[in-house]
Amino acid sequence: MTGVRLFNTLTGRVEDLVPRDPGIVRIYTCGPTVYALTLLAHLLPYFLSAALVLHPRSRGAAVQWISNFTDVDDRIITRANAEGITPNSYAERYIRDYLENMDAVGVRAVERYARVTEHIAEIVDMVETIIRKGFAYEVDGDVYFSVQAKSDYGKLSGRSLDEMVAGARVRVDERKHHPMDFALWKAAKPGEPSWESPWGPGRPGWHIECSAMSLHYLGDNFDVHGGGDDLIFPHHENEIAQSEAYTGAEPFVRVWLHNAMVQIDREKMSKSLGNFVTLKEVRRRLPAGALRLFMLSTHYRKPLAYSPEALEEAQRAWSRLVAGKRNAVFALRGGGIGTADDLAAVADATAAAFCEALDDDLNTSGALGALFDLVRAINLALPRSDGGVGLRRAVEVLEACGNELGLWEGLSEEHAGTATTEALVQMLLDVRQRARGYRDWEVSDQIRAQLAELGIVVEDTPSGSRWRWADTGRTAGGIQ
RNA sequence: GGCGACGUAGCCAAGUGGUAAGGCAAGGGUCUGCAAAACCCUUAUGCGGCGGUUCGAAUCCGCCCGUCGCCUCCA
Repeated sequence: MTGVRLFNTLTGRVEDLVPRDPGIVRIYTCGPTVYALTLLAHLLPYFLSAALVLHPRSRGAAVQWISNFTDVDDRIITRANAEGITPNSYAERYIRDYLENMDAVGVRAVERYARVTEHIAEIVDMVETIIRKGFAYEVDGDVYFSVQAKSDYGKLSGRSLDEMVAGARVRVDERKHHPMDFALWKAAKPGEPSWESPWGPGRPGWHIECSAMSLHYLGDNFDVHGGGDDLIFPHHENEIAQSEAYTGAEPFVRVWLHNAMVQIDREKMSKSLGNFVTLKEVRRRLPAGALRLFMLSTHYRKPLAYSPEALEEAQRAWSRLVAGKRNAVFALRGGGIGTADDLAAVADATAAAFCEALDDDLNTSGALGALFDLVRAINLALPRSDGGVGLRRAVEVLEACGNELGLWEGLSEEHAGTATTEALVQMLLDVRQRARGYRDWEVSDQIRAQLAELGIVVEDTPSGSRWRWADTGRTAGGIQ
């Protein structure tokens, strides 16, 4: 038991997450086919999975998180050829873009991004076994999975073969036994990268790589497999069919976790529709923590509407959270006088509410609500706080909960100013303080304004002035 | 056409039987040299519509309307 309940696409119900191996949760998140820049929308399953990894960890459970790059694919080959470079170096470019983006937004818990081209042996072995067990057949160097051989084919997406054939809009390949049969292995065409196999040179079909790699790293019947809900069919449906045919151990995955699509102008944001915003572009517009808040403010099973305005709103909301935390930290440092407060109780209640919300099918918006409640309590308590137990506990809870959702990513506190810089700033603030003592507002305001131009925020409080670097995108730091 | 989601204030959004969290925006007030931050008050007798079940429904059931996704590459 992990305490976490998740909506399982396979059963259509919210269920307790009971790991195969007590004490460790094993998660696989479907990664991208690396043929283009990372989109804002690709972030959602990763933010979601990150919460699913960090939340149980906060309670001491071990979690193993694997993801992947699909680095052989028609589009990669076509585009690489068009540019006159190898598919490998083409894919490498977008893998780098992806990793750089993930690091910048603070997704760091992935243990390994498995690459298809590095797991061909596992894939070939898997295809051989599936054929041997009578679930697949070879035609002219191609290998197809026989959907009719797996009687429960369609159980994830909830459709029957008859329905799918009726609704199909693709022309049928005459060599296939059934129109819905899909390729496990594709014979190489001229000019394509290929690997040796019992069926001649070729490369893996689209779905087999995720099965082979997730089984390789996580074993049969692992716990959670996640991704966008546009992958339910055919990708995940096919993964189940071929994996269970291969292992004979059902279920392939215990819980299927699917997030709804990120939309832009009421349509799914996707590469193929061309209505996308790249992650790189968005990162310039707001700090990573604010981006997290934006993407986690809606429950994952509801579509998330992207717009520049929505991004700005999220950033304003985030600023409130951040300001609350800073206020508390500042008060803690200053240690003003006052009476003991009851903040500790509020903080404990917040921690409990936050935890319960995440346990309940990753209700991130509910969890965020709890944090806002704590911020209000902090602000109310500040004037009378003694900087003692309550405040300390409040900061602790805010730090811990925020970390689970990545809300503190890209905070300017991470900005590495040199000791000299900090001393210079302090010197200016001391001068400014004297000016304020003489009520020389002109000099005082000039110092503050010029520091602001350098990305340094100065705030005057009843207990003195404080300064910090402005929050911006992570790489931009405080100065640009 | 088939399968699956969803529809809560100006906007975003939680809440799945007991009488509407939270955020943003707006207006009013307080604090403040100014700025920032903050606090208080105001903003849904109502949760797409119509019926039904119930002492009681945003929450359960039926029908209808609307939006989106999948059925083709897609996180």
